[in-house]
Amino acid sequence: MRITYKGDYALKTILNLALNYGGETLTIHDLAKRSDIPIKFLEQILLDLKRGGFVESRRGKIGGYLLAKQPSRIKLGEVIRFIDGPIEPIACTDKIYAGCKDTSKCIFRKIWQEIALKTSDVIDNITFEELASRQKRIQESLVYSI
Amino acid sequence: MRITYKGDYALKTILNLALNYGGETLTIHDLAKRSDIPIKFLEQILLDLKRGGFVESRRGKIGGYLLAKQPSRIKLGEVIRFIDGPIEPIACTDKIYAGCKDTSKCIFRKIWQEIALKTSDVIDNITFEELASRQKRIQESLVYSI
DNA sequence: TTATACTCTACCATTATGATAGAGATTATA
DNA sequence: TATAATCTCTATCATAATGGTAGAGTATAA
Repeated sequence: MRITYKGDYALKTILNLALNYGGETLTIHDLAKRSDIPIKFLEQILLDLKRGGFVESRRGKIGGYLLAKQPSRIKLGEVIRFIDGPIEPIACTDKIYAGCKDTSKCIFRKIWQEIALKTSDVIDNITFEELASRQKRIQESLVYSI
Repeated sequence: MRITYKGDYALKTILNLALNYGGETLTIHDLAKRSDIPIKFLEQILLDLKRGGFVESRRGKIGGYLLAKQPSRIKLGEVIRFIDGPIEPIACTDKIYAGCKDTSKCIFRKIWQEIALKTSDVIDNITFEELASRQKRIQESLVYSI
């Protein structure tokens, strides 16, 4: 698995929308500024996330973006897979990957599968509700420590 | 982490050399044929592996490659890191990665670290001795099952 | 001397990545 | 109804990584 900038931007944006859940919509401009993302790049990412069913949009003046589901219904892994593809370290099993003609003989394959499983354990067992909660706690602790 | 073709080729080659450990050298040509690797590409990979201290070479007629250490002294993770770089899913902590200016505030960072740790658990606790042994067992079981 | 290897550097094609550009569609509100 | 603020869509582009090819050079056993 490799998280690209696009994936990183998507995750940060969903997190911002989760932190704002229940409030007003956030504009692309606002979201871009909050996470320091090139605005035209974020436009495309948000359109992707919309097609993926993660966010909704409101057009026109007073428009903007909001989550399409509750933060508790969005798993980290879902977003990662949607934006950056499968989490396997190598696509042995993909038909695209010609390197392994006989996967049954490949001793490395079990290793990659084990890694994929452990990675899934992490990213498929945490939602954006939990992530938002963690984020709030960090921000509060920073405020108090000043 | 992403295993590239180059990494995949390197691992298969080291495995072949491990299976052959103690025997005669294997030529690039032979190694390429065994794992179906473009020969000129494998030449470069073997030179890399040599610089990395994983293999040794003998030049001239009757030349070829052999492991520079015992298979039990070569960890899977070492080769992966040497050829394909760090195993982290995203290089938050790298100075190259500008996306996270304040990593102390980033809740995703801990996730990536957890994944990296679990991945290390897998690849740094298995040597090519064990991998070669597994490979032998698979080949034997296939022979008997025919 | 020669055939068979490894060595080294350069080059190249394709794709993924990380954007940028600009025209268009929608909607609240003055 | 005009207009400003917003999202929408398609095209384009620069750079780097990846996967691979080419060819001349060096070493050595027989």
